[in-house]
Amino acid sequence: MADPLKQERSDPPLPPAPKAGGIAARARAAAGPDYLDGLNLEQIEAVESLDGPVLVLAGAGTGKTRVLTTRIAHLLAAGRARPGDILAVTFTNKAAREMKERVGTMVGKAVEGMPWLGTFHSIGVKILRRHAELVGLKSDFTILDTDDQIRLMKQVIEAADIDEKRWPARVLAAIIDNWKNRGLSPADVPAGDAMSFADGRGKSLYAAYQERLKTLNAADFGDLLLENLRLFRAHADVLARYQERFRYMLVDEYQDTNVAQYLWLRLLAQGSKNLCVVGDDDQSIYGWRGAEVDNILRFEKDFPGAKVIRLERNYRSTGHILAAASHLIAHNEGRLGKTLRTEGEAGEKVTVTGAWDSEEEARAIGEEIEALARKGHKLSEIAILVRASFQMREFEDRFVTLGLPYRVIGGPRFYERAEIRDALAYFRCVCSVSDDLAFERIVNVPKRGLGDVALQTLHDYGRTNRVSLMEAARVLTTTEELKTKPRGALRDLVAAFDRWRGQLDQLPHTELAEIVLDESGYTAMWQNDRSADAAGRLENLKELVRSMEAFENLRGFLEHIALVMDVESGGATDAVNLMTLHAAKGLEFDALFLPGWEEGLFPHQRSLDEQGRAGLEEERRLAHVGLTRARRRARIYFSSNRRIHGLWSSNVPSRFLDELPEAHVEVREAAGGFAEPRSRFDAGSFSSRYDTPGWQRAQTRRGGGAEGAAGRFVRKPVTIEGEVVAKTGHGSSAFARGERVFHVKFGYGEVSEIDGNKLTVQFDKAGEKRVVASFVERA
DNA sequence: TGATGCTGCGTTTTT
DNA sequence: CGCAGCATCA
Repeated sequence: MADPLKQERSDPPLPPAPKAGGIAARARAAAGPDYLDGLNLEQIEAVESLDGPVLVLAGAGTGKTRVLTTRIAHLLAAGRARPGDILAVTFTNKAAREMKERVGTMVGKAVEGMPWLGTFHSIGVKILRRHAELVGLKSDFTILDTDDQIRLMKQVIEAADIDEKRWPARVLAAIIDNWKNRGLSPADVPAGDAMSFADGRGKSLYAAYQERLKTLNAADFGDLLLENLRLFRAHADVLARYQERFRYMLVDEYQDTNVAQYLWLRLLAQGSKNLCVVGDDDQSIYGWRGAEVDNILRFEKDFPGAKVIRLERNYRSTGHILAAASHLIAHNEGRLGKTLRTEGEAGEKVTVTGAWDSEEEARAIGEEIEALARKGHKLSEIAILVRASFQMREFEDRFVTLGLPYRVIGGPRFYERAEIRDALAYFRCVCSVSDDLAFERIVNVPKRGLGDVALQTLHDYGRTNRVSLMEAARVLTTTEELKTKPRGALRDLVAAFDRWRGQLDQLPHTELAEIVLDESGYTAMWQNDRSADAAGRLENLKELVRSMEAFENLRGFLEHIALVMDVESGGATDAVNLMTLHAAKGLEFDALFLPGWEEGLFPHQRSLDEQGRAGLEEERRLAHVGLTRARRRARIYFSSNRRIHGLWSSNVPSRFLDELPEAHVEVREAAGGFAEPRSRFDAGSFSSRYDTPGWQRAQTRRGGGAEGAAGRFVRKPVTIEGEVVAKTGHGSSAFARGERVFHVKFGYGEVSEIDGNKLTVQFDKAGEKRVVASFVERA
């Protein structure tokens, strides 16, 4: 390819430049283009500030995606740019997909997809494939997944004669990943860092690993960006062409960018300078995997003359929820600062409920969900967000018992399953004879009698003769080096691959895929497997082949898979959503349950130990992200007792609870009451912790028996900082239909329905409400 | 090569 | 406590 960029230059010519007076002015004069309808002033400003660097600080639920997509539509509609002139980067494929769709609906088929809208990685690959030879790769280089990466790392460590037991490959992989996130090539690794692995050999192992990647014609995820940096730095002409091409640049979730991504953007933005980044420093929750909040905090310094636009009007949550979230996050230092506001109703207060243990916590949440469901809430509009995935188990158990449909979001990924990776390895070998890692993976799967000895012989031959393993296998079937049995097996395998490769252009790729899986004996391997999950694996393989239909050929499919490790969720069923707080970012639900707000779990002890104040602040941002997922209801829980690693531990309510504003929070209590550390357990050195308001608050409500079986919701008066907010009830039987009652918040009313411990009351002023019996008293 | 038992570890995860 | 990964033995 003489000039890889040339072919794209066949875009239609730009329409004449708009006349002075500005697009915005003209647009408004003509009542404005309808894509601006319904945007608020700040949003419109963010859409129309096209020139120079722009930082859009978009708080949760302030219409961030809408601004981004409208801005793109505006660039196109106003004739500022052609689709190919715009670089729009996201982090996840999901975000890219959504943006593409939404731009599509706004601009219609005028945009035949935007070639440069995608994830950092997919755009990185696209650029890299065009100039691969300049960084020592061939344009058809393979992209390694984490699994390949670690296996390769193992080889490198063993080759360096280092004890892999003491210095595990996955640890080195993590370290190298980290360096790559920071934009560091082997030569750039600072001396201090290099000491961190195998007595200071980390740096040279990194270099060796990179060398192996080059001989394999492969790149790992980190390389996709790092090699771009190398390319741009070493070849000013190439960089200049992209700077010229990307006349407008947009970045989503800027607070999640790592150093390498920041450097990449900075190089590209030196051209047009029209870089618009959108993000929220209060939602930065990925510091532990290389994200630098600093990137967003420093934006104005990095890009002089940057315009900063704050989106502070929240369209998602009710007043109480928003106030709670804002008050909480205000405890962080080192933030750019935003004040979220809403013009919607105050809604229900955020509730905080204490439970005796995690089982009771799950039971209470299960009951509340059932109650919501009875009231006609859609289950898919309800979510439970946990800090750590082990918390999910309790809920799953409970929901199974209740027969309540649920789905886990996040979980183990489809493409990470062993059977899928095996199948993909077969396909990779068909497409590329030189994909050694793939070949290695499946050479003896299913078992073909090829053991360590045969594999070692292959490796040795391949290395000394500088040929791929497949080629080595081909040669070694004609020599005496291997025993007859493995030799025959290899001959069959190589012949099979030759045959399949010959069919690559003859047969539809889905058909070929089935043939490969059948003839290789892979399908049969699982059919003969009597273990419980074999059937599921076969089903997954079918699903894999089915998902290939959407692609033109095997190669296109593999490229997609390498970059897109997630699979479209079919989630059409109505089910409660269960996920981690991290997985919830970007989502929203009507009703939200937030269990496990205890010191040690949330904020997580490890975060505190390892990152100190920065760790605490990230945990707090996580709490903020959690709360702001809720549209109408947010219910927080904590358990006094929880079993962690098989041991029971009693816990103190999270400090985050103390950081919630009283006026927007209602404190409740589930069955069973509270741990009593001083008598039941030895509080010991923890006693200083009990000085917190949260603890004192808890103390006032302490009491009630353990295990909470029979006497549910029997309680002492509930107080917040001395103020009585609920009176002791006499249990569910205390009220009768038609009885007049009084509630501190809703005033006087009449009981119309009794459902166990919950009453439906027609309040004189507040209308119909469902309340817990113990929160009302006889009028 | 497969099965069994032992040790160690246990937050969050995209590409 | 429960699981994954590894080592050892048959």
